[in-house]
Amino acid sequence: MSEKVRVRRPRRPFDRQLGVEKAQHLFHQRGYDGVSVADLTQALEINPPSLYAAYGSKAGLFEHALRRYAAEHSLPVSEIFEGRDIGEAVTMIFVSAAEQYSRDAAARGCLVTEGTRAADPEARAIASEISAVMVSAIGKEIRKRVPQNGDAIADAVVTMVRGLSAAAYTGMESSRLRAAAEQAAIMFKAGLSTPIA
Amino acid sequence: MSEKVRVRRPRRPFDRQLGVEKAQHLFHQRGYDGVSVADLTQALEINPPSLYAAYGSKAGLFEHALRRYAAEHSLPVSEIFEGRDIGEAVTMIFVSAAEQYSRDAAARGCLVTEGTRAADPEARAIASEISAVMVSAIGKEIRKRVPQNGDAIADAVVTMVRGLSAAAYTGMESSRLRAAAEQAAIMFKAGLSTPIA
DNA sequence: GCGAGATTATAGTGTTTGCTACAATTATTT
DNA sequence: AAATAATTGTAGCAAACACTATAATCTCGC
Repeated sequence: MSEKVRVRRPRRPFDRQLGVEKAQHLFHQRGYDGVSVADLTQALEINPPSLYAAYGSKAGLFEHALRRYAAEHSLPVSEIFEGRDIGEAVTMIFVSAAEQYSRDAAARGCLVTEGTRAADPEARAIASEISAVMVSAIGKEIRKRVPQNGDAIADAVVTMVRGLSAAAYTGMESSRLRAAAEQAAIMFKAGLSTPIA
Repeated sequence: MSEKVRVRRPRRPFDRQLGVEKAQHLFHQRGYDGVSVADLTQALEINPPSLYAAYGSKAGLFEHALRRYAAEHSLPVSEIFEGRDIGEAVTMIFVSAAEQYSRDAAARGCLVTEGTRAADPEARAIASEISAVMVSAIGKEIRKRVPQNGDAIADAVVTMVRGLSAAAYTGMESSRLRAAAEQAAIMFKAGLSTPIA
């Protein structure tokens, strides 16, 4: 009954979940097109074959990173809308988005939203698919509460959130972005309580 | 005997302005990172040395294209604000942006705004510089008319415009984008006529 | 007509891209 | 322990990338 002694070998084990996490941060910092496979293998401290065996392709790893990001950072839409006035819910969406998109100065904007602008068609398609889930979730909640002009209002809200991601991405400071989000929320609240002909 | 006879095709003159125009359309359709020098030389029907002699680099040609686009498609901000109520001016900005960004289904969004998301740092810097001009123009007009919260309101308006560009870029249909813009305008108008504590 | 300079096309440069064949090594099953 | 399967590192693939050295050809002043 000799005890097995684990000897460190040149071959290190490779944690795939940790790899996704590191890739997520890299993609968030520089965008899909700004990160090369060489960058990824260096950051994960692995060689290309390991990356392809684990994730299939660069786009495959991107998908894993996007899903991880969505699971971790997505706004809890139904929670936000539950037990809240629409105006308050929209305010919370804007402010939460502004805060989250500018929290890390090195990884600005929404990874998913900005991912939909990738030059690579495959990456763009994956990001668009995941983005659509969030967009439709917000749309559904709004339409539920405002049967009138619900579509247009939902689109306006989502478009504003997209703008917040874009503004954050291009470097708007956190406090300023938050102020813009709060101001937009004031506008939307006013508009929501003023029915139009 | 077996000397290779070089056959040269007749030289055509090369219109640099027309080249910029063609490049502008290509960049607008596929983004800076989505267009290669090979794509450009093929579209302009020239060879690489001609491109570099005329524009310096790919980024140089991009700058020419951006300036041409800005000169051609920029919203006439001061005109829009002149002799118009702020609410009307903001409405016009949103609606004009929505219409322009979705007019050509193959070249969606604002070339300058989307250019600020390029993976290439040089291209991004140029686009950001040109973008800043428009942004500050809108900000100045708004601050002139709304001394109170002018900065935040201006940022909110610009952020909404950015969102419209992003929405158009990701494929939102023209009529739907316009409806979202009009709805947002209603929100902003209501907010502007509701003084805040 | 003729030389000079500008502008073209040919045909590359070296680098980087995403990705893989292969064999050595590890882990698991028989 | 032997066989099998999984996963690694080495090394390098072809293609695409932005870009350029060189020489042929044009235009133009004289």
